[in-house]
Amino acid sequence: MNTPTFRNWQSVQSEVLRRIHAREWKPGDLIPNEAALALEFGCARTTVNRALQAVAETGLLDRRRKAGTRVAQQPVAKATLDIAVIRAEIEERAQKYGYQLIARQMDVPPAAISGAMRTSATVQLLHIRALHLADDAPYALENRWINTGVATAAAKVAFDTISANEWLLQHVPYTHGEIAFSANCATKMDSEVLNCPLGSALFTIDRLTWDKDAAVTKVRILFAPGHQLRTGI
Amino acid sequence: MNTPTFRNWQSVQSEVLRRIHAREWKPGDLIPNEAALALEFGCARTTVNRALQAVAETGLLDRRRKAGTRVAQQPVAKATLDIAVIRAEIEERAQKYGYQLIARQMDVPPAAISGAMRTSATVQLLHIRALHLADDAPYALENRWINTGVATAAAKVAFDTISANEWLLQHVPYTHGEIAFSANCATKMDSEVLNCPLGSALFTIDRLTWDKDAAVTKVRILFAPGHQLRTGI
DNA sequence: CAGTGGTCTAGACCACAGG
DNA sequence: CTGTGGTCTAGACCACTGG
Repeated sequence: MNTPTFRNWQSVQSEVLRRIHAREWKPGDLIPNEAALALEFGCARTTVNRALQAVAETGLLDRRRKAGTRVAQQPVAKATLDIAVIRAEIEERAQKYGYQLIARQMDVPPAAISGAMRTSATVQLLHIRALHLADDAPYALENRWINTGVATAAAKVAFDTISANEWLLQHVPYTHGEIAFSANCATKMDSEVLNCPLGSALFTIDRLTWDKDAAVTKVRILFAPGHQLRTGI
Repeated sequence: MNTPTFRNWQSVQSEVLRRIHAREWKPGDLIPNEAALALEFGCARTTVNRALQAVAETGLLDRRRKAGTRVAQQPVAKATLDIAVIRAEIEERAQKYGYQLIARQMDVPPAAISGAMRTSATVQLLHIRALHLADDAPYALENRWINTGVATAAAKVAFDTISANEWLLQHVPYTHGEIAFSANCATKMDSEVLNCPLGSALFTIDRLTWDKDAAVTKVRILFAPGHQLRTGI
C-alpha cells in the first residue's frame, strides 16, 4: 500500500472519491492538505488542486482557505438537468416530432406575467400558444409571452413552422434565467389540447429568461401525463 | 481597443461569455485557438484553457481536439438542482421542521420495486412511510424501501425521530443514483396524509440509490400541492 | 500527418481567514 | 501572523482526430 502512481487529475479524483465512499475519510473529517496529498500521490500540487476542486464542485468536499478541506457532512446531491429544445428531446428518442401553432397575437398580459417580467402593466407582449407532438401524440403545451421590446425580430416571425422555443434560442441572446418545476392539474382547455382527462397531473416547467435586466420571455410548458424528467447523481 | 489585461481565468471567462452573448462569436462559429487567445489576452495558454473548459461545461462551447472550439448551435441549458435533505430545505426557509413516522415494517415489495432494485422477488425489504412537516403543515410524504442486505445497520434503526432520508445520507455510502421528477395525482391515502383534495397534482421525486451494483434504497417523495423546485440557469 | 485541446510540472506569488 | 487554498507562468509532452 505504498504510493501507487497517479498520472492525471481524474485518477486522483477517483482515489479521493474512493476514500470518501469507503469512509476512510468520514463526513466532517479534515483531509490532508494539498501539499501532503501531492507528496503521497507522487504528483504536483496543481494536479491535486484540480482534482479536489472537481470533487468540491459536486458538493462532497468543503474547501476553505486556511481551514483546509473537509468531507461534507450532508452531501447535497447536485443533479444536473439538461434542458434541451423540445424537438431535440423528441428526436433523440427516435420519435417523430410535430408542431402545431394554436394562437399568436399581441396581448396585454395578466398582472402576474407583466409583474414577473417587470414590463409596464399596459404594454402588449407577443403571446404564443403551441403544441408539441411526439409520434403524432400530444407531448407538451407551450404557453409563452415574448417581450418584443427586447426581442424585436420576433414580432415579424410567424411561428407556424418553427416553435418559439427553438427560434428564440437561435436568435435571441440571454444572460441568465430562472427555472421552476412543479405539478399542475389540467384545466379544461389543457385537457382538450393534450387529449387527457380533466384534472390530470401535469409536469410543468416555468422559465423566465433575462438579457441583462430586461425580461426576454416567460414560458410555461405543460407536459402530457406520465412525463418524467430524469438524470443521474 | 487593444488588449485590456486579463488577470485570472474568471475574467477571461467573462470576456468569452460577453463575446458569445454579444454575438461577436455566433452559434456555430469556430473561435480562435487557445494559443491565439492567450496571445491576445496577454496571459498563459493554461489560463485560457481553464476558462474555456469552464464555459464548455455549461454547454455554450463545444471543444474537440484538432477540430477546435465552436460556439454551440443550441445551447442546452444545464440546470443544476441542489437536492438537499428535506429538514435542511425547510429550516433554510426559517420554518419549523416536523417529522412523523407513519409505518415501518419488513415487507416483500411489489414487483416494480424489486425489479428496479434488482433484488430477489421474494426477499423482504424495510418499508418506511413518513411525513415531513413545515410549520406543522404537511410538506412531503416519503415512501421508501431499504435494502437491509446492503444497509444492514438500518434494520436496527427505529426511524421514529430521525427520517430515513437523513439517516441514510449520514450512515450509508453510495456511489451513484438516478433521479426522476414527475407529476402525480393524489390517491385517497395521499390526500388524507397530506391533507389535500383527492386528485391534487403532486410534484414527485423518485430516487434510486446504488452502491456499486447493489441497490441501497428506492424512495418516492410526494410534495404537498403547490410545491416548486427552483433553480437558475 | 499535423494541429488542436488536455494535462503535468516546478516554482512562484497572492488572497483569505483562523488562531 | 501564518497556513491554507487559488491561481499564474513557461515549457513540455501527450492524445486524439480531422483532413
